[in-house]
Amino acid sequence: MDLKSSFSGIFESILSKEPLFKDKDILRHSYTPSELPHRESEIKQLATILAPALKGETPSNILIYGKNGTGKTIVTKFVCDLLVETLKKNTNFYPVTPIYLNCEVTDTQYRILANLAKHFGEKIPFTGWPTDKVYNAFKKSIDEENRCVIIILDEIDKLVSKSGDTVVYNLTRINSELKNAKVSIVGISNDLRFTNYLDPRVQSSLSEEELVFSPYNARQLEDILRQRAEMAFKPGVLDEFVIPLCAALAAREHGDARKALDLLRVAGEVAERENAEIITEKHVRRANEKIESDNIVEVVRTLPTQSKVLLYAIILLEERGSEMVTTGEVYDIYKRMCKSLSLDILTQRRVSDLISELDLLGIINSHVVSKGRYGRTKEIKLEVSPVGIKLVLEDDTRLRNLSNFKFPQRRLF
DNA sequence: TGTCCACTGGAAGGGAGGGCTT
DNA sequence: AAGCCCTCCCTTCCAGTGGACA
Repeated sequence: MDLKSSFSGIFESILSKEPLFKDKDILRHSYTPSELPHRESEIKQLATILAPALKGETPSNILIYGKNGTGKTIVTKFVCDLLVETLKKNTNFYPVTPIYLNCEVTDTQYRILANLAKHFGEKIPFTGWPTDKVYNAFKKSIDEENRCVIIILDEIDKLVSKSGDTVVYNLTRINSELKNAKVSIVGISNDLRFTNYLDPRVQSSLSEEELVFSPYNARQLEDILRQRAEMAFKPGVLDEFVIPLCAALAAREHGDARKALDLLRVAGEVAERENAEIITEKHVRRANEKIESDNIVEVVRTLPTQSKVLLYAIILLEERGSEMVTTGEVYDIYKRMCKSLSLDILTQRRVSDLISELDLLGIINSHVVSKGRYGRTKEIKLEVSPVGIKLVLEDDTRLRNLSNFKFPQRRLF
């Protein structure tokens, strides 16, 4: 029998399997449901603050705080959608234009202004213009009409930590330069302390109103999951313990609703792949492991080459039995590795920053310790299992030769 | 008590690479 | 083509530091 005929009908048989999902997209982050359980009071508060926009008044600027997956973004988008719908139904109201920007992606003054201006039809190159020119183009384009522009700066803390508060400062003061339009700002942050880094003037004008989103508890997460699961899955495919388990696991991670939804979705996918007819606790546990390892693998795979070499050096040092690895040791091995790969060698200062980045990504854990007479350094520890990560690193063609890297004979420490 | 180590981490600035304007 | 601008990645410089040791 030839190969092809042994696989004949493979697609038919895959597709003929009864799927467990009715609509998987309902479990994705991007989906905005028609109801947001346990966020009624936040919706009301935000709507109350933004409502004056419809009457042609400038709403107060708002800062929204809350950990990941507490519904900040979804509530803000939900309220803005409502605002726009209200506007469509009732033409007596003053026009309102909400603009959503994620500052993790749009993270410089230039890009923020260029993005805003593009919303009003301005053609702005992604680089090349002086920033004040972009600012003026934006100002001119919004001021052509009587309207209220609500600028939503999601992850505003990332913008401020990277590019300072100049854009925010300019945006909070733009109203005094506008004749027709009005601007108000909604800043969303998951770092409560980020206003400490702001100029006091920006701080006070940005946080005219503050909203804090507390984490969901396990019971609330269950409600959210039940609501979505009803729409996402076929009836009767969920074991009764699945939702409480997803909720409990996510509640442990500061009540992250996104995590809870991911768990449920991936558990469904795992079960489907196994041809199971019912999704059980076992699938949730497997989903939990899969999500964690997929995330790490993806992060490591997309690391710049230099960081990959650095990480490889840390792994080898740990494999050699060092409980704690220090910057100096890592830098020494890193230099040797770069030499053997004919890569440029970065300075220790730069490497120190790369180590901090790896820490931020959760791949390693580093903290500064003083060893007294023997100086101050970072102690570095891997946060992930070295075996899998090593394979991911060796998968990079530029690093492949490191698999037979020889440690220097001399003990380093 | 002072010294001194092995760094840390802030600041400033270089330069390459993207682009625009004149 | 020359002169700018913005961003990213990096180097150089250097003050600062916690705690072991003399």
